[in-house]
Amino acid sequence: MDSPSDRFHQQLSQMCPFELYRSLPDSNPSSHRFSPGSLSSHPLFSPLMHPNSASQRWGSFRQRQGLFPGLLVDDDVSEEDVFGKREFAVGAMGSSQRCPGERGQGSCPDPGDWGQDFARVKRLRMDSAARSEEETRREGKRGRKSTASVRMDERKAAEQANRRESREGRKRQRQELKLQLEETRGKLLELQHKVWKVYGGQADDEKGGEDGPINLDEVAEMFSDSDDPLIGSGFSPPRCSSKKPNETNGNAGMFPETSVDLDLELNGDQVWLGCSLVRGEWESAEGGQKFAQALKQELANVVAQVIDRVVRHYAESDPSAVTSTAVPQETSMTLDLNPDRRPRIYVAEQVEALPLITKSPQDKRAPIAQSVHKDLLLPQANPSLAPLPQPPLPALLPPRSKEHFLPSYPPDNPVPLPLLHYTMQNLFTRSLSSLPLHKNCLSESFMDFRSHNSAFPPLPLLGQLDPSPSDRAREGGMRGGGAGVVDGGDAALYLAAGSSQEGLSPCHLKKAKLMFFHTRYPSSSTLKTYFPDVKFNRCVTSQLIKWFSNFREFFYIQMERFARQAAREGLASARESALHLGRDTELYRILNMHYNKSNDYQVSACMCTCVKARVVRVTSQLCV
DNA sequence: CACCCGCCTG
DNA sequence: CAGGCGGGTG
Repeated sequence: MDSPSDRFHQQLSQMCPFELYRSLPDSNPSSHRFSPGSLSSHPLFSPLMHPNSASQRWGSFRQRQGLFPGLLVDDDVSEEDVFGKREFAVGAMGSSQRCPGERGQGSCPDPGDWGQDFARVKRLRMDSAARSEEETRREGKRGRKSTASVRMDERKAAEQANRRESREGRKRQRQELKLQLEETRGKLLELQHKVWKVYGGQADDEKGGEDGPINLDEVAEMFSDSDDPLIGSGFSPPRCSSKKPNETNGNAGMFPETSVDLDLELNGDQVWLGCSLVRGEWESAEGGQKFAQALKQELANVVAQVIDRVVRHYAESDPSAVTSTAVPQETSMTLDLNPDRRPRIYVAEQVEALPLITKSPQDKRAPIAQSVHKDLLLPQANPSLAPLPQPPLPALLPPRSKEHFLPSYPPDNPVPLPLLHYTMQNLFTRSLSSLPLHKNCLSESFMDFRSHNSAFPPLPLLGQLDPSPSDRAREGGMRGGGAGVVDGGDAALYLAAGSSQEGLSPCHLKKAKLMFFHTRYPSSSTLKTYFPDVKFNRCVTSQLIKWFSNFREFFYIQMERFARQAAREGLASARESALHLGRDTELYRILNMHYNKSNDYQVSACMCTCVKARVVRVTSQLCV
């Protein structure tokens, strides 16, 4: 989905939060190809489909082939339209440098709002806690008072009145607390909604209008592959609000744990908010206290969980935001006590990705202070590598100004804080590190994507990771490439952190294929950024470029093939809604086979939508 | 001249 | 996927 995953260029984005959505106006492919600055401007979405400089080349490609003569400009414009405006409701046409941030007006909560929301919720939490404490103290006083009243008959009447009063007071307080809880719940839902809106909403909205042939079932199927919508497509709306209480015991949804609580209703004799009190029981004075306690606890828990989750999700999109705060780590340690709640994807990632980062299991929950030691394990601390720019110490929840991207991590496997420095590229790395072959192929230097400029594929586009055991087994047999290609499996063994390998491994080929879904025409600097573990020379660069040339060729050929077929079938004039591009289609199969052979990624719906949009256009052009 | 591209071929 | 080729560009 559209996630903020493409916000990588800090400075640009600080000036204009959605700068990254700006399409490249560059009309000079070669000038841009080697311009590092251009990397930051790549649109977030659909690397595969998006007309970064590729459009022109695609046009030239077609022109040379004589496939679609005279359609170059048109293609670019329309593609811009499709992927710039339709997909993101933005799109800088031509050289207009309009700040795409405009798009965020109204639909995208301002970072400031976020801070305010968090502050409000935090305040509510503190208020409720303080209130409950106060109430507890009062209750205690009352208790003492009532025992005294037993001894003093003359004060009985007054005491009874007092008790009535206090009962009413308790009632009032209960009401207040209830109201507060309701308010908080509303706030939480609002927060959830905002989270969803920010990280999944826009594309989802557009998807609704765009989907057409990618019917709901299909989309649902695609989504269903993801346990965590943020990890996966990111499109899924928060499910907790629509789930029934008895369905919320799983870990699905954006706020799995939260949803459990939030969906429990205040009705009937149901256990209320898990405090083991049923209605009526807490009507008594003792129950009231119990209720107040439970309410306090529950309220605090719910709020804490939601806040933590929001923070975590926030952190996932903005690692620098929490680099100096203990929030994610702390919450991970305090809240995620049940490992079973971890989504499946986390399990896969934990065994695959984390060992590369944290070598000792007990370190996973190490206090912050210990994270210093982990620096040694991080590329950042590698003396042979350029130091990672340290972001300024942010406030607890700074405005969404930093454009790094944090690899999401298992909730109960907090990453060491230095890892939070990882940028967007780390997301990609994380994805790759979950590939079956990463264990052998990803050195630490390999994971060191620290360039803040380069545009890495948005994870959501790549879709849901779902490496299967069979894939891993299969991966072992990946054949080696040409002359400069060394065996990927062994290569990493000789790759000390910070060292570069001379040749390109099958891992690099695979990575390049995935990379192709983001950049069809990578510049040499991009390549260097993407392959930090490769010692670049003329030969290696040429080979990589050749790879991409081959990728393009194959991709365009398939595109054209599919488009021609569709045209033959009379779909040319038909609206795009008539064009079906699901997982069962040939194009999908072929492309997936070629670029995602081991199904390292579940192709997200947006990918299909993007491909479809392009095919539709090509098809219609074919039939003109 | 170096570099990259698309295209063709194997 | 690589090699070779011709072409374009700076």
